[in-house]
Amino acid sequence: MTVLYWFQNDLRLYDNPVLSAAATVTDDLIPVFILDDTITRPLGGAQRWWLHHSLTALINKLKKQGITLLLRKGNTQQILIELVQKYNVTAIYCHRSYEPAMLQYQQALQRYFAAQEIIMHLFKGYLLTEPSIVKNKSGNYFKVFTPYWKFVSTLITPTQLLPTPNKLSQRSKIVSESLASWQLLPTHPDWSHGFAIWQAGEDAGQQVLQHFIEHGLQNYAEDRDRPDRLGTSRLSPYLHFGEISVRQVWQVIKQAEIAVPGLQKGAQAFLRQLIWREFSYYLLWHFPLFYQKNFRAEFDKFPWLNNQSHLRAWQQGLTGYPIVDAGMRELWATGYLHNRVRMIVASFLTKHLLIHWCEGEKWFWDTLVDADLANNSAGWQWVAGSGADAAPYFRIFNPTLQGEKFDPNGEYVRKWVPELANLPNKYIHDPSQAPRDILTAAGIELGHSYPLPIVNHKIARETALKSYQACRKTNK
DNA sequence: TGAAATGTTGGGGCG
DNA sequence: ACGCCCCAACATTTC
Repeated sequence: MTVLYWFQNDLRLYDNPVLSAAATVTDDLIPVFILDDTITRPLGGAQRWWLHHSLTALINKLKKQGITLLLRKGNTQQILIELVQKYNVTAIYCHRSYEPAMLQYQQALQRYFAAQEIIMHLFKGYLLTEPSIVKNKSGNYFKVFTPYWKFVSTLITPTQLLPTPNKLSQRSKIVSESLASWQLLPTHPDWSHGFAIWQAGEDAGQQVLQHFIEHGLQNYAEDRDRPDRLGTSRLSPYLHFGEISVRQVWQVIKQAEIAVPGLQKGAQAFLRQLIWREFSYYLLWHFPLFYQKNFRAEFDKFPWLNNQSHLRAWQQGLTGYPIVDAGMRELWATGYLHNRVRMIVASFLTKHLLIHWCEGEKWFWDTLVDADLANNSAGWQWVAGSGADAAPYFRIFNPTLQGEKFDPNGEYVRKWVPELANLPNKYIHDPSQAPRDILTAAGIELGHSYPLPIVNHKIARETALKSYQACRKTNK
């Protein structure tokens, strides 16, 4: 019998329970990946780049076992029906999605095929916990992170990680589209040369995890806030595309925590971040329009501004606030942005420029290699103040102070805003306060070689606080 | 996973 | 010696 394995955001062979299950029931496995931009949001540009390289890695890995990955572009349902008929498929295996629209689509397919006596297996595995079963004591779903984290971390029990199946077998003759024909890589212009810091695919993901445990975990609790250091795990794109199993990440970090004294603090801080990912999906599950609708309805009244030139200055890293500009340029160049700086630039867009968080969310969606519907929405709503357990609206980052605190020597700014490189530390996070002779000595002419601040911090802060009054609940 | 405004305290300069 | 004031340095409150 022939079995279809439908690859989605699970582009790996190791610890892939669904693939392992499929492999045990068939000697004719057809792995398929379908590029379909109609079910959920179309992929952003950075994600398309990543996907190209991830699929390349997967294709090569499967090829070593004599397996061809079948690539198709178009309407998923039509393609699956066509493949089922063409190859006389008896069962379909795939991971269950936790994006509401995609899950509905999968379940509709499952019913369709069931009517034709073809079983479509939808396995869990993308998350550590099932969003539908996690409830607080009063039977409602959690809306505050800390109690969620406390509860959920007790639910996760270790399981045996599954080895890479090494006896995959394929008898059918596969006709696939070529990956190149999908044109996932940018050509004119090719903006991707800064993406060379990344290596997609599950082997690279394993190396990144290993490297993080050996070098990053110990000081993670402090260094994860330091954009001038390589303190974060950088696992997010691998987790998003399922190139690494979240179950593996959780267990390996847990093991390291127990085995090595001194890792507990770092390990706990990191596991907490993994649970933020769970929490994001959990919220999306219970609030399916999370990515476009304020979680807290009172924010529907917020008087957002629609200033296109401000939006463009933010996107291009030309706001006149060095830490913001450094972040936006890092994002554009590498498809990545340090988490602390994500918060700073997001706070700046929503609170200094008063631009709707959806604009920022869309920009991140297009530019991040780890763009993820649940995490991206949750992060933006958290910063904007409209989300669940969000930062209070009055928490407005002072970009200068944030820079001084988390990039104390200005190394991060100098890397990404080279025109400021010769400024002394004292002014690196606030060039507009530097005396004229110091600016001249550093080769800077504000307004020309580097912009003046597009808004004044003090005034912007006061305006934001006033604007937020509009969406405070009326009956206090 | 703030920052600014406001309040309090205590050491030291000074008349 | 004493009180007064100044003002860091912290602490608390407020947005």
